[in-house]
Order: sequence, then structure tokens, then C-alpha cells
Amino acid sequence: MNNAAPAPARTRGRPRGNPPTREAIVSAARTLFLERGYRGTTVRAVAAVAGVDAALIAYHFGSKKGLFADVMQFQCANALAVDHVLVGDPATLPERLIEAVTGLWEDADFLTLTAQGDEAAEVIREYLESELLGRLVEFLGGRDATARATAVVTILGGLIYTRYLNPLPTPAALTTSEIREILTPALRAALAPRPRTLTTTGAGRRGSSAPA
Amino acid sequence: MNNAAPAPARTRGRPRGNPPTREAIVSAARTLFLERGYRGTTVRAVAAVAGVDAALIAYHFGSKKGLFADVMQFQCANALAVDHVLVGDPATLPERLIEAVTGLWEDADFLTLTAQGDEAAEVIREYLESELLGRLVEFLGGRDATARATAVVTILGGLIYTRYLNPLPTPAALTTSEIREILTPALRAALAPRPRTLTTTGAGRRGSSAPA
DNA sequence: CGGCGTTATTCATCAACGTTGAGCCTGCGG
DNA sequence: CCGCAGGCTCAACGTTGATGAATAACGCCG
Repeated sequence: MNNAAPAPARTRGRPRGNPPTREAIVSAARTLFLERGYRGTTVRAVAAVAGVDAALIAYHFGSKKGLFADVMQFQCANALAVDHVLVGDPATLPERLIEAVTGLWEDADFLTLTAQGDEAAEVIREYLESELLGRLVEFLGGRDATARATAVVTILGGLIYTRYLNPLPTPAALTTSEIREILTPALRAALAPRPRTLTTTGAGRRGSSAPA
Repeated sequence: MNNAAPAPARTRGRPRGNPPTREAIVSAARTLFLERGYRGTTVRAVAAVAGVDAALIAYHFGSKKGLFADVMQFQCANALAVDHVLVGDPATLPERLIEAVTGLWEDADFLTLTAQGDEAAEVIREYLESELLGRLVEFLGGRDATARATAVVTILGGLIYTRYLNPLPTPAALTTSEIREILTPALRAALAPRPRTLTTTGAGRRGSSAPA
């Protein structure tokens, strides 16, 4: 299939110099994932484009899902533009957060990446629950920053879940503006510092399980 | 919910169950499992010996584990000889149960089948929790037969678990006679009819999870 | 009522999938 | 100069999806 060229370049053992294998895989994966989506992209295809053995993907990234997560970490960082969302008036942070998340779904790239079903969306949710959460904690600061950030991420994770991962039948689905209307106050409440040391029910960690 | 039709027994298409292949697979599997153990036996090898496609194993038995379960159901039935254990004086049933289970480990066939690690022993435990339980319920009869049989199977499952599936370091392991000494009273207690209608907490169903 | 295409259902095949374990070979620290 | 660790290849693993025969009941017309 690939090079029948006289160069049997792929010898066994450790390669010569400092091979940029990882980057080659990520680059090929980004292209193919965006082009054919998650399910439509096979590890073997990525490996072929990158010019490496398929087993190397499992070796470097653990699994196909891990590779996807790696690609998305880059892609999400660009699309979500976390830093860009965080700067600005804290009072309007909820609006910017919602816009960033809903905006993902108007991004064609994201749709082809994400509208494939199973593991792909988990990766995105997990991204939110790690990367965004860390940034938020750092941004919010203060004593209960973690709790507040968790609450925010929980809400956003639920949004992603109901919008994509387990989408409701279209009549029940909310439009973007409805989402904005409904979720903004919730986010504002979640972001607000605790008024006092009430037993504020401690925002539940996992908020993404759906009834059916 | 579905049709209350009295006898739509005749299905529509091709008749179910093509005997030669299924039996050929089971037969080949029994041979290879006994000869090379669970891990040492590949589904492709079984398929080759049986002269069928490897995918048929997944089709007929769901998975390699399922095939193993099928083979073991036969093998267990012979080795455990449930019927033989059940007949006789109910007063000495505990002794016979323990002897049957510990006897499995003195059976060379069982060791090669089972001493392979991962999924193989789960199958045996699951066998106990279905087949033996059903027979026990039937044998015990009476009102709380299910509860008593569940208690018995829980104990025996625990025995299997600690003896093989998650074996303790040898100093901590019990000898066969120690097991007999310790577990017989427990089994007797489990088998005893409930003295009265206490809220007997209903013997816990899953008793096989270990700390680490 | 009997023949016959239609349809439904099961069994079998093939290629491909993602993943793993064993081993190879190079680069580097001692 | 040698041992060892690490990037890597290769073959094989268990499993899946698409596709195609085989087969039996149904619909129908005559």
C-alpha cells in the first residue's frame, strides 16, 4: 500500500536521530479527524498518513480515544479560547462562557469531529472537566474557587451532554437563545461567592447522568 | 406487551440452530481449553480445529468468555456433579458442598482450565451463581428457599474467589480441612430455615468484591 | 388448492477494526 | 565498552460490520 520505494527505511529497533513521530501522528490525526470524523477515521489510516506503525498510536497515546483527546486539547483550546473568554468584565462572564460553548456547535469543524457518536464527545466533556476547570479555579481565586468552578463546569458539561451527547428529541431541545436565557442566571449563581457559610448543598460533582 | 397469540411458535425464516457447527466449536474448544488453558487457547485456533470461521465464535457464543462458559457448564456439571451432591442426608449437605468445590481444585483438568488468570474464573463463579443456585432453590423448596440458596452460593463464591480468583499469599491461605472446619457451620447456618419472620435483611447478593 | 415470488430470519464469510505482547535495535550513562 | 532503557516493528489477538447465501413462512393469483 505504501512505499514500495527502494528505501526499506523502516528498520527495526530504535530509530536514528530524534524522530518527530508524535507530532507527525498528531498532525495526521488532526487532518483526518476533521475530514472524516471520529468514527470515520481509523488508527491505521492515521498511521499510514503519518508514515508510522499503527501500534505506535496505542504506544504513544494509549488508545484512539487518547489520540483524539490530544488533538482536541489543541482544537478546543483554539475554539473555546479559554483565555479570551476569561478576560473582561467578570460580571458578564456567564454570557461569554455560554457563547463559547454554544459557539462550538456552530463550528463546522466541531460538528464533523463530534457528531460521530460515542467516545468523541466524552473527550470534550472530559476536556471541560479538566482544562477549563483548572483555568477557572485559577481565574476565580479565593477560598471556594474550586467549588464555584466545579459548579460552572458541571452546568456546562450538562449543556454539552444534553445538546450533543444525549440529545433530546428536537421539540424538547432548546435554541441557543433559550439556553442563554436559562443558563445565564444559573451560571451567575454558581459563580457568585458564597454569601456566608451556609450548608450550600455543595454543587454535585457528577451532573451529567441523564434519566434515559 | 407483545402478541398474546397462542402458538406463533413457528418462526418465519431459516430454522434456528445448525447443530454441526456449534457442536464442532464446543468440542474443539473443550479439547483446546483442557490442553492449553484459557489464555493459551485462541479463538482462531478453536475455529481452525472446528473448521469454521473465527467470527462464528463471537456470533454463537458472544465472546471467547462465552464459549468458555459454555464449555465449563458441561465440565462443571460433570465435576461438581450437582445432582450427586444434592441427594443424601440434608444434614450433611454442607460437607458435601464444600467437598465438591474444594475437589474442583484437585482436579487436574480444572487447574489447567482455571489457572490462567483473568476471565476464566469469573466464568466458574458465574456458573455457581446461576446453575447451582437454581438447583439449590429447587432442592431446598419452601418459602425462603431463594434466600437460603443465595446465602449458600455467596459463601461458595467467596471460597472460590479467595482460593483462586484473588488468592491470598500462601501463609494466609487455608488448607482444605481448615476450610471445611470454618465454612461448614456457616453453610449450615445459611441452609437452616429462618426461625421466624424477622426482618432478615435478605442475604446480600454480591459478596465477591474484594478490597484490592 | 397448488404453485411461486416475496419477505423475514438465521447462519456463514471476509475484511477490517483497535489493541497487545514479544522482541528488536539504537542511543546513552556508567 | 557495555548494560539498559526506550522508540519502534511485527504478528497476532478478540471482535465487529457489511454482505451474502440458505431456508421457511406468507401473499397472491389462477
